[in-house]
Amino acid sequence: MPTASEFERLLRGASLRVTAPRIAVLSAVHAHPHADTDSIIGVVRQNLGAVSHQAVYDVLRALTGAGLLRRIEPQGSVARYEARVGDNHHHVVCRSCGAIADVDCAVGHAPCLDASDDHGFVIDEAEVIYWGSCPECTTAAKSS
Amino acid sequence: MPTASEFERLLRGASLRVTAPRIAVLSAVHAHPHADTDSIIGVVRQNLGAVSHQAVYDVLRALTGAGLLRRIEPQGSVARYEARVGDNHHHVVCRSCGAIADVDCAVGHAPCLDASDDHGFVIDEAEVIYWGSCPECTTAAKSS
DNA sequence: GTCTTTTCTGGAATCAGTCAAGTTAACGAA
DNA sequence: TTCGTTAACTTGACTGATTCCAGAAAAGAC
Repeated sequence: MPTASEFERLLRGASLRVTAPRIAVLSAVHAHPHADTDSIIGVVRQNLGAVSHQAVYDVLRALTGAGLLRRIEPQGSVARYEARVGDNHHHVVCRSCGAIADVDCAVGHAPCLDASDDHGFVIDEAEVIYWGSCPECTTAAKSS
Repeated sequence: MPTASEFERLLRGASLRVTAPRIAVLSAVHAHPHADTDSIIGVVRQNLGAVSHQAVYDVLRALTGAGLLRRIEPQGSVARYEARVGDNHHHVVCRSCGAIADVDCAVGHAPCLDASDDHGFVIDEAEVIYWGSCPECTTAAKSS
């Protein structure tokens, strides 16, 4: 878990102004990977007191745009954010409880990036989502 | 493009009652792959006259649940539906205009299904979304 | 043809996310 | 240190996709 001054460096590195809400959001996402916007707002308010939800939405968008955060939104779920960026990893999503876990790229680098027929599209990223059942839900389903 | 009686067989095969809105929705999705709900409502109304949006939402959910349609929702886009099911193909999405095209599975069958570390998840499907730029947008970007 | 079950209608509600206008604060320059 | 510019934050209303609800209608079974 990086410190506040490390978050500050991250922000400056992205030519973003350093503000308390931004530090708090960065810190919240680092502490709670795959959290949705609402949870992030909750955590940020615990640390800073009153912060408008609008500010959090703005900050999330700014940080995502700057590449400091990554936004993921599996089907049927609201937007979630994580701080692991730049390493092209993927996600497993539990169909029954929605839990998300990280999965390192199976192929090692840019997986499956060669579409068999790309219809003339210039492809720059392949995003993989694995669907299945998390350990808890698998156990629960068996015992029922 | 299947005929109305073929759609009827499909519905009966899935033990679903045969109704005009269902045929119309099936037909609309076959005719307009990757269409969003609103467009589908539009097409259905062109064919049938007044149909409530609720009916279309219900039908789409019923057909998706029965496996006759597949629902896809890339980030930043509303839900879209397509009629190609059961062949595990993937999609390319244009970052600038949102266009979607089908891509056959590069690996031939269940691609990348072997996550390197699955965290105990039981994985049953791998969904791949390729991000890039469609031919039109690529050309437009170059000429500007 | 009658009965039961499923589907359709219309309207209202929900909820994540966005817009707009005004205020505040960060930060580079004087 | 102070000032001015400009990005960031606050407040509050709003949008738009989707869902919920209750009553009316239709489909399929007997």
